[in-house]
Amino acid sequence: MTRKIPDSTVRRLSHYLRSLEGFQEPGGTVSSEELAARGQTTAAQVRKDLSHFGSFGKRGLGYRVDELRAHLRSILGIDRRWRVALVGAGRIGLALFEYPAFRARGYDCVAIFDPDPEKVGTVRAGLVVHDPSGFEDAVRDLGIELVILAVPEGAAQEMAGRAVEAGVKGILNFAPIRLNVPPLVPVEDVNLVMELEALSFAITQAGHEE
Amino acid sequence: MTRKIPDSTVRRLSHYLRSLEGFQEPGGTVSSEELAARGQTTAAQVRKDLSHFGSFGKRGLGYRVDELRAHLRSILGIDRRWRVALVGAGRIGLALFEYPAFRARGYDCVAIFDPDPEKVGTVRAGLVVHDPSGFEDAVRDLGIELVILAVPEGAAQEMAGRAVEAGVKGILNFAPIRLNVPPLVPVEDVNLVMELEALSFAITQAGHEE
DNA sequence: TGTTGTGAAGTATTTCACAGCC
DNA sequence: GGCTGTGAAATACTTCACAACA
Repeated sequence: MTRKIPDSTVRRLSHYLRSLEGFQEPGGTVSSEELAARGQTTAAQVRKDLSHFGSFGKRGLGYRVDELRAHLRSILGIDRRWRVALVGAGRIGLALFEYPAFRARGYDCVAIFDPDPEKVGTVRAGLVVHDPSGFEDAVRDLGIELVILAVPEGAAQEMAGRAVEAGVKGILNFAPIRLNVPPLVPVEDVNLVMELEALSFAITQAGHEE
Repeated sequence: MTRKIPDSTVRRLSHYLRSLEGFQEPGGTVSSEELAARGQTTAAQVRKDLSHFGSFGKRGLGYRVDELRAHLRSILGIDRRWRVALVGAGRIGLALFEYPAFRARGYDCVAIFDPDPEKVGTVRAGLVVHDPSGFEDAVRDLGIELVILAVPEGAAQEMAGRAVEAGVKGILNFAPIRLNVPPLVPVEDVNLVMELEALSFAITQAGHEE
């Protein structure tokens, strides 16, 4: 049904969904104009983004909030729950596991792995930390589909390979390297230092313009 | 000197710099081809990205590693140190403040603010947590230029406004809203749930292709 | 010879503008 | 009358291909 959807569109879809949370009247409607006002786009962009997936609006009226929300959730694949494991029980990963929106958006924390003997056996974010030796069994037994990879740079590629091999379907990677995985397994990279550098760049360049 | 540089280019520059860390021979050289192999691009893209800022290579030879590194650091604005405050002493912000690469890349943690009376006065990441009432004075007295905004959604806009008003030059925003700030103050958004949704989307859509 | 720097060509994404429908 | 859905136009970004040159 769908052709190739740009990454930028996906980010915006996620944003539209979040924007809809402002509207609580059950049968209310939004226009592309209103949706664009929140978010950082134009009405035309909103309509184009949505049009890749169907015709959800009514001409002259706009989009029904509840309907659009359901469509967006279905498009983004969060009209279901996802079973997620955290690999690397450091601060960032645990922060995500304890973040209320994480659960609220459809992601269930089902296991935590860390090789540190100080951490193995302790309880974090409500789960016992396990040694990674049991990782493959857990993926199978718990039906883990997503992995949050928050391990040191040196361990990331190995754990990513093991995850893919075990049948994990997607990886959220916090390590500052490009993981080498088969193209069928999507990887999203989060690189906080890179974001800071983009900031330094923007500030620095602002002085260089003529 | 420079025209408008796409965001994608900036991210890649940051990546090239990181890739150079693999090369330790002082006077060694890299070709655009080698740089492209790490990272996820083509040699032509590498050359084009760099060409926006000058001619750093030697035809027939490639780029001198140490020179290129210095140029990239200068372009990204990290050939200096930045004074950074954390607003919101939650797990994510503290994780970043304690992450070794944060300091190593030129960012100095100089203050932490949080309104929670349980946290005020305690020491986190080596700094005493202060109440946000003293924020403006601290920006002036400590020369704070960057703010890492890791507060709940409801408080983000207010603190962003105060930061801009106080003279902060850039904001790394973890709250899942678009901050309303003057266009001269760059904001980088980090939205972890959005990244997860991009992952769910990619996995879900993989089944829909014909 | 080997590899850069760069216009020109090719794609991808965004914006425009308006017909079509509520 | 108002607002969507969508081709066509405009703009942005990437890739090509080759002259320049160490």
